[in-house]
Amino acid sequence: MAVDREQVLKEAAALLTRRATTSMDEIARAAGISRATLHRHFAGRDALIKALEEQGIAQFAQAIDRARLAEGDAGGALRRLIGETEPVADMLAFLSTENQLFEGGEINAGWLELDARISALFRRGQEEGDFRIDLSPAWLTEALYGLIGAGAWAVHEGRVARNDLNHSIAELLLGGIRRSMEK
Amino acid sequence: MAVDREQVLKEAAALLTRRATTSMDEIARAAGISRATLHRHFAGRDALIKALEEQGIAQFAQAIDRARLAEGDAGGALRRLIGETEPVADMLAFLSTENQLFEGGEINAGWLELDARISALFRRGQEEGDFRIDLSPAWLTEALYGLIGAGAWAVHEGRVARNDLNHSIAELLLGGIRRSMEK
DNA sequence: CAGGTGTGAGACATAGGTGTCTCATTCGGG
DNA sequence: CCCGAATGAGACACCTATGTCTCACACCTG
Repeated sequence: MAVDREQVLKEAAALLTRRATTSMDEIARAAGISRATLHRHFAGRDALIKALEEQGIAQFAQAIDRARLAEGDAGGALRRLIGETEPVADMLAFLSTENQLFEGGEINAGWLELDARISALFRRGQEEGDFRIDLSPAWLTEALYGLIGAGAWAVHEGRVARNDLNHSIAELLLGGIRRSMEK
Repeated sequence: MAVDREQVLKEAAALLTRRATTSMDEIARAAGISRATLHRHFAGRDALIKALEEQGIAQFAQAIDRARLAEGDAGGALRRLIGETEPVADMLAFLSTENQLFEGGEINAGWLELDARISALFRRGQEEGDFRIDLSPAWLTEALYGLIGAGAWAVHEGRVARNDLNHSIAELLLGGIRRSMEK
């Protein structure tokens, strides 16, 4: 009876990721509740988006925690990060898209912190001599988001098998396309 | 006096890439014309989007032509492609996003053809031994779009210098993050 | 069984965008 | 210079989504 808030947000993320203009009515029906009930739990569309952001950021933060970015070599940490991120890839794609269209508004502070944590991983890899230094940590962070988003989309479209996703992202990011001698 | 159709579409692409719900009025003002004039040149919002798609696909096709994907080694061809694509990166980002939200509808045939041409380049690189074979051409194609989109966004946000963009994308894609011995 | 709670269905006014129209103005060519 | 074509400004009706409200119903509890 009691509405499953988590489930509603999950459905909302799935719909809003694919089409930013999805109406409250469509979200409600997808979640199996009435529009009135949706409004009882979320004051309005803005409140729903905000709750979605906060949940997404929290989930991403937990994924980063689990990846233990400070431990071991940076390459291994990056692999762990990609692996832990996979379950929340859809949410992450929604988040990074959402941040883009927040042109004028202030970007969520929590998001900036996560950004910094990812960026620090790349910087560590450079300082330890594992990562090349001609690509800035900021760019690598954006590239990671881009690849995660592209991967989520590719899986959704059936272009990439879900089982291959982590390998596809991690290998491309770490080793690049070019066939390497040292493999 | 005569409205510069190219310029209008360019402005529209820039706005719509950032916010899919940008109103006709905002697009008109950004292009420096009145809403009435905008409607005189494009029957409606749908027609504008369609014209945008067609122009974007045409521009992207020309970029692919100029890159001469069949000539030389695949790596060099990929670098040329990224270089030629740079001026239309915003448009390309809009296109790939647009294709994503065309859930039910049929995807533009021209787009599929361009997809196939990019994919063929990656396949050629694999067959010639230049590219690794554990990443599918389809995934590499999606990854390329994702990185181009991420790059356009990063430049827009000031995270990456415009002059570094081509290098950042090409090097990451070809060589990956990991510091390589063979460099 | 009675009362409280949460929900679905629907009505309602409102806001905002859309598409069409009219009219005055401006620009450029003949 | 004058006329026509193109444009800008604004009015207008229409549509869709939103947010709020009311009412009836189901369920659970005491």
